[in-house]
Amino acid sequence: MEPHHKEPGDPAQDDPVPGDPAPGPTPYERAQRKGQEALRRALLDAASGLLLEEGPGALTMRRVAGAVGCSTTVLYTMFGGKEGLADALYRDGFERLRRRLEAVDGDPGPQARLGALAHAYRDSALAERGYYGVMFQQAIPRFQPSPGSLAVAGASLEVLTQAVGAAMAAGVLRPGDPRAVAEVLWAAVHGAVSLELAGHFPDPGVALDRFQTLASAAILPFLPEPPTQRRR
Amino acid sequence: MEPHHKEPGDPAQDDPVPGDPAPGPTPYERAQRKGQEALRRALLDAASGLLLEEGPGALTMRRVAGAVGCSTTVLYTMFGGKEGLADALYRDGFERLRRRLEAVDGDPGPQARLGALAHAYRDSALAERGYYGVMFQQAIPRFQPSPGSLAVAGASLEVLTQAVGAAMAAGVLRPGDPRAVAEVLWAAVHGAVSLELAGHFPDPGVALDRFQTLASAAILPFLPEPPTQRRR
DNA sequence: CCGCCAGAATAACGTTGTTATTGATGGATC
DNA sequence: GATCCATCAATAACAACGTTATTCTGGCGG
Repeated sequence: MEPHHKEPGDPAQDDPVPGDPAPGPTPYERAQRKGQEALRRALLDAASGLLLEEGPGALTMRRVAGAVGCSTTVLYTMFGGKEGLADALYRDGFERLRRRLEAVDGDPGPQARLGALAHAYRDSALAERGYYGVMFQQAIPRFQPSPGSLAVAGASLEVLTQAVGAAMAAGVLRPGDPRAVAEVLWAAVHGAVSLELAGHFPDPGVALDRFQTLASAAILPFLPEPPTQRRR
Repeated sequence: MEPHHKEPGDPAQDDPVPGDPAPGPTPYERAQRKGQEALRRALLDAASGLLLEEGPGALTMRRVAGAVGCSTTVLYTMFGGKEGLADALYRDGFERLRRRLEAVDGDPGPQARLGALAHAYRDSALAERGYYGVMFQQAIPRFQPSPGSLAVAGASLEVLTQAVGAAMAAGVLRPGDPRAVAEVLWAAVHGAVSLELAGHFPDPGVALDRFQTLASAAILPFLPEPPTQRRR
């Protein structure tokens, strides 16, 4: 008796005819889904606008519904609740991050590209604080990303992983697991940005310095010819 | 006509007799304050229990008041609102962190002490997730720490700064600004812990590996005799 | 002993997420 | 083509939340 809201990768789990082979979605379903997808996009755009302009605190079911001119019932049939809406925004936020990272060109070589990706990460977080709050701080009280959304989030780091792989292929980094290196770099830039956004580096110059210092340090263990690596 | 709630370092800003010299708090006020301070401690303990056992979502004015057996009015006269309560918990959380960091002994030398402090930071975050949510994620929707509380938070890192200073004095680290080095180390361990708590490192072994790798890397730029430091 | 007042209990208000109820709309069936 | 039915949306309600206006109480000065 659970209110079955539409899930993206869940095609017709309750088909009306049990013995039907069900060869994909009916054209009717396809048309209907098109409309639903447009509606979904409109709802997500409205929520995104609220999130970017007024922050996560303004993300209210009534306000989102009012922004698109419908009732809150639509939000519940579409997303199943505020957690579902937050989950969609979570995915959307990592999608935005991925696009920003992909927009970084790798002209000046693999090493400079890693630095540029790091700065793109910081710029993204500073520019879209609302999304950052949904993605990393739990700005929506009861929300925690579903495992699938967590996987989507990790996939957004694929561009960083590939850049690390390219750097390894170019001999700029020592051969190894690109994913592991990318995760360490991610943690480094994320930590610096997180403390900056939390207000612990009020001076932007200081924040940038800490960011660059840490980002530069994070790749040191992966450079070739490790110079007198010490145990701690 | 703002509701003047009690602030810790604000002794009697509205003295009843304007022409009075007011040589400190009256004994009556002192006794009353003693009672108020005990009440404040009880309220904070109740809030802390809710926070640690059920998470920030259970931090409700009514629940906190119910846990100590009083009405919500007491919370408003004491803290001025939920933001004030969150601010007190914020300070309390950094106080707890400071105590945990001070509990690490520096027997095996300054360098091992830095590693032990890093692990203590991680252990603290993993053990008291509720406080971590209040301190770094904004788990309480409308709350943002006051400048004074931010300063208290930074002061909790003093133990790390002093450990860095000791390492510099011992020649383990290159001479420099201990505070800057401590902030970089803080950002490193915080980033790894933040991603772990967000669920991006589901395997605890992987999480520990990323943490150690990044923590070790973060001090590399500050070691003496920088080996072929490269620009990025 | 009376009057007074700081502070707490009670109950209310507005807002939030959520849902039960009702109403409309559009294809399926005879 | 008319009727039935299923699905979705609008309305309004409910519970819980933060907050506050109102009422009550308990201890002090006169």
